Amino acid sequence: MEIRKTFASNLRLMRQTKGLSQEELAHRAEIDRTYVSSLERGIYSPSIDVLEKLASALGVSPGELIRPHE
Amino acid sequence: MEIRKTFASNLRLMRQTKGLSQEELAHRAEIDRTYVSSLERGIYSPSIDVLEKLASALGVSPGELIRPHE
DNA sequence: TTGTGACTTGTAGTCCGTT
DNA sequence: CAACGGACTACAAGTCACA
Repeated sequence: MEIRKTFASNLRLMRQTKGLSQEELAHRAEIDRTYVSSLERGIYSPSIDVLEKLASALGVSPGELIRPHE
Repeated sequence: MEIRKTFASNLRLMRQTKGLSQEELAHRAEIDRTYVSSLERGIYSPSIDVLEKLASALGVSPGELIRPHE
């Protein structure tokens, strides 16, 4: 599985687990709402700067977001 | 410490530990040598696609490359 | 062997909206 | 609330010559 897809599904799963909407997460991470949507669909490969913003908004480490969680 | 700098120093350290030149690493990861040089100097925030290419060329997980190694 | 500048191209990332 | 479109700007990605 390519890292972009792994990241995409981790992002969606962790966001939902925290009970956040895409918009709330986007606001916390200070990135665009539509971009979060695109990331969860695997359309883009984010930079590690964005990866870190999302990770901290979710309260996890950046590594957690790109690691295969079986 | 920002993730970009953490990545930059990890990249250089791990490359040197493996005894590879920037050129050899670039070749293995199928990216440009001067781009590797830029990454080690923290000029760019790589996408997770590039992160993965470099990680696999170094034989480590992507997470290892962005984790603070005190 | 690595750093750097100048440059071009492609994709990341934003902002407006509608379904 | 989320998917998706177009139009745009910002920056990563890649190339080359040269110190």
